[in-house]
Amino acid sequence: MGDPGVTSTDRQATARRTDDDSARERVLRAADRLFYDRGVQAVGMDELRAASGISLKRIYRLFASKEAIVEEVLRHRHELWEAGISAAVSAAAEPRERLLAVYDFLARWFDDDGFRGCFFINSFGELSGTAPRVTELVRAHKAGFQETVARLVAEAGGPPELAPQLAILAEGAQTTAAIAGTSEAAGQARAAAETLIDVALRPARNRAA
Amino acid sequence: MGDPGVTSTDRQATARRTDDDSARERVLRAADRLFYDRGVQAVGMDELRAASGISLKRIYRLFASKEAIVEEVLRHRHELWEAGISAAVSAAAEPRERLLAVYDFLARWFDDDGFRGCFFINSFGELSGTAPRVTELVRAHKAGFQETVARLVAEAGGPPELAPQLAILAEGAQTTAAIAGTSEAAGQARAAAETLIDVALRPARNRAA
DNA sequence: TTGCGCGGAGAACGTTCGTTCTCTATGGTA
DNA sequence: TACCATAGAGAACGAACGTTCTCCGCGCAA
Repeated sequence: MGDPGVTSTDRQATARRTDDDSARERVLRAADRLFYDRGVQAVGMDELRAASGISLKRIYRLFASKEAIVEEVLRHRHELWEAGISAAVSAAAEPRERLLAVYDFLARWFDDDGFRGCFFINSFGELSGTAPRVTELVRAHKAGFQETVARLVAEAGGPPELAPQLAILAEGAQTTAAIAGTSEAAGQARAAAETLIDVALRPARNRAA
Repeated sequence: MGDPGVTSTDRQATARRTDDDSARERVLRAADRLFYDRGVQAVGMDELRAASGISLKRIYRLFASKEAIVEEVLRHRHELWEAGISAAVSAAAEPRERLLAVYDFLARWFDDDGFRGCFFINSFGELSGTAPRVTELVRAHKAGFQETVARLVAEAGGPPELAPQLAILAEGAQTTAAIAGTSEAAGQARAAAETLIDVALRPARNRAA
């Protein structure tokens, strides 16, 4: 090529790097689906190899261990979640609607085919007793959501106590929808959130007992 | 003894039955603690044998399989839960306080040493992908709780929509407390429940936007 | 064309799992 | 005392796990 500094071995290294990137992505995509659908421990590495089309040798050159793959999947899901929430919130202009957009986002998610609850909650139940790093990632993910809600509440001029209440509604909707196998919990949580928001944003005289 | 109809083999059978009962109980108690603390799949049958003091041979005469033990533990936890909720609710007289007693019950539970979330939610996350009977038991347990709340709401004269909202708050508090490792979610859920109850029981003019 | 290094497929390894079986001892019954 | 059913301890089993290794073939440099 035109660049005299780029040697043949450089070009090889670059090609390998992009190959590795796409292989990583294929492994992570397959792991995400398998782990989410059936649980981490129920999926063997050989099944992950078959689903991803990447040989075991290569998988273990790309990742240190199965647990490292689990952690990477959690990180990826975290980014997807943050992006999804952010997009849903951005679509609304009024502060109150921006808060409620969280529950509309949940409703669309619950209606997905193959929805099986929150992967973080599921992983916590399965692995928190034996995998401290997983526990840490789950905790960080949920703490991040609490912060997001707290920021939205502050922007709406609501009191700080409102934020954890709205977050708890979202968490409860996720487990309720997953276990019941229906999506109605999203609307129920949304209705409760409306009430809580309206009461919190109303003058104090209406809040007293 | 005095009863001429009681033969020697009858007496043997009776003795065996009570021995079996206490052995079953020991296995179930050990299984409950181990499965809850570390997850079902992380605990081997040999560890259950060591913790219960019952030989593997006897365990497998008392239970058909490891999964049968898991199901029995879930059934036992379900009874404990119903009894606990029932006792907490009974301690209050006013309909509103009876509803809020649910969250006080949660608060005491969250403060227990070794609290690690709801065993049903955890088991769902770990096993629902592979064990349909477990999924069924978890679903039945949560449906029972929804019914309990619905009954309390009806007794308080609240509208039917209030019940799932309060149930979702309880579910969310459980996962939030488990993952965060703190018990404050119980109080936050209780505060939200107070607001929702008060609004629902107040004349309609205050509920409109 | 001849080496050479990296690739993939999948066999193999050592563990560990859930479950069953063997062996020995023991306690009650005739 | 002799017998028999049952108990417990734990070895053994086949399967499956996560991880590593062996083998073979392809593609590039000279």
